[in-house]
Amino acid sequence: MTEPQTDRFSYTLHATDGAARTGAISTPRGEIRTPAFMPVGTAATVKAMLPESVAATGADILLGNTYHLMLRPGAERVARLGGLHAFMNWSKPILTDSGGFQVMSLAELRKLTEEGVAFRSHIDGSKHMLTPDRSMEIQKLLGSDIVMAFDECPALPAEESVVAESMRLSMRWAERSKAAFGDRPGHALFGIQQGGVTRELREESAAALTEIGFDGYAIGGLAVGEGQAAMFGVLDYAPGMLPADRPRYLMGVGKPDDIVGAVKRGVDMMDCVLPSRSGRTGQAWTRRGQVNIKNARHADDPRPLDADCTCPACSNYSRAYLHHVFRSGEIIASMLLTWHNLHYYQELMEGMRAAIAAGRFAAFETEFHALRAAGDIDPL
RNA sequence: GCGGUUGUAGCUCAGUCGGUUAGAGUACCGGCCUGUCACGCCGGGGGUCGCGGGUUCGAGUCCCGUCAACCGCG
Repeated sequence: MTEPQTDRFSYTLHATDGAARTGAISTPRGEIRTPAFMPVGTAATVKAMLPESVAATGADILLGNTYHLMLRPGAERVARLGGLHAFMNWSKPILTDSGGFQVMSLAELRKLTEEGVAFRSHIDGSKHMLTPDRSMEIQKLLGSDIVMAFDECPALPAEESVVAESMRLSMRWAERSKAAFGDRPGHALFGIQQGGVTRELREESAAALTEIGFDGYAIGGLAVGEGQAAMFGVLDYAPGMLPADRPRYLMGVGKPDDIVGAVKRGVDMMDCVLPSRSGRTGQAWTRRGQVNIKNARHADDPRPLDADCTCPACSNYSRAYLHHVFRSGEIIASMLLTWHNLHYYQELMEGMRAAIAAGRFAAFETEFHALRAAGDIDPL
């Protein structure tokens, strides 16, 4: 399939099935099939993977991080070196997080004001200031295709008044982000809805963002401690509050069943460190459930991780080998399991896209859960 | 043969002046990971303190004997 070349950013909805949607985002750097899963490449690399391998798993787009890259190697340096795409050898689209989340979750001694956030680097303690304007500037220097508005993300559970105040600050920052972003054909700016698990606050946030007007809309502030039931509770209404003709991006989610549940409720894009991080810590995600490859029961198992999987780890190596290299701390262990996990995640997305296009998402979901519930990840 | 050093968890070791239920790292068994400080984090099982005797209210710790390993001297 040839990717439609365009010098503009646009979203086309191809089909819906219930609330679930499938479509495509066109960008000058290529098409993003939705629902899309974006592997996380925080520090200009998807850890343990070559960019061409990430592409081989079926990823159309990566996520990069303003916070990490501004601290090291520095946005201006990346710009001098030709931008993030050239720097990290990834020619497809890149979405960059704005830094707001990391400032709150990683930085020390942060001071939040109307202007922005002053904080100390987790790397060397140096002082920095991140504002909507600076975040937009950094993401422009990086050459990001999809720029995220600068926001604040409170951890849940939190007092509703705290969540409300935080959300309203994020909405003011969203307006400033939009002004600072300006007019950049071919590049997109996404606003981020906040409001915790309170419907009225989500409504207020969605209205504020829609008023400002963005190329896409993210649902932020979820998967931060509220649990799946509460998250799905919000997703039952939040996507519907956002413009239907723009992509909807659920930030930071999630486990396979979180993703299926989110797509079912109308989400088009997601990112999560889970497949890559789990890959480095011994947990494989498969259609039959999760496997901790470090467990002793795999030591003599000649079978592949998942006989139905076509990734390199499953095609060429046994569970016994994966177990061995993990136990031995060999780098290939992280490489193979990360590859498998990313492959599985992309296959899951492809399966959902096809199911939605065919109007059989419900059947897809039933089969997805049945296979996992069977619990026969270790059939003898 | 003589002298010395060391024997504590599978492994490498800590253990104060003799004083609660002998600890650590690692290994082993398992769990966790959600807009990545992360080849990480958390938990668990595991010891007749070489062996025998003695002193003491009480010994991993002090004394005697013995066995083993290592070093040195013959």
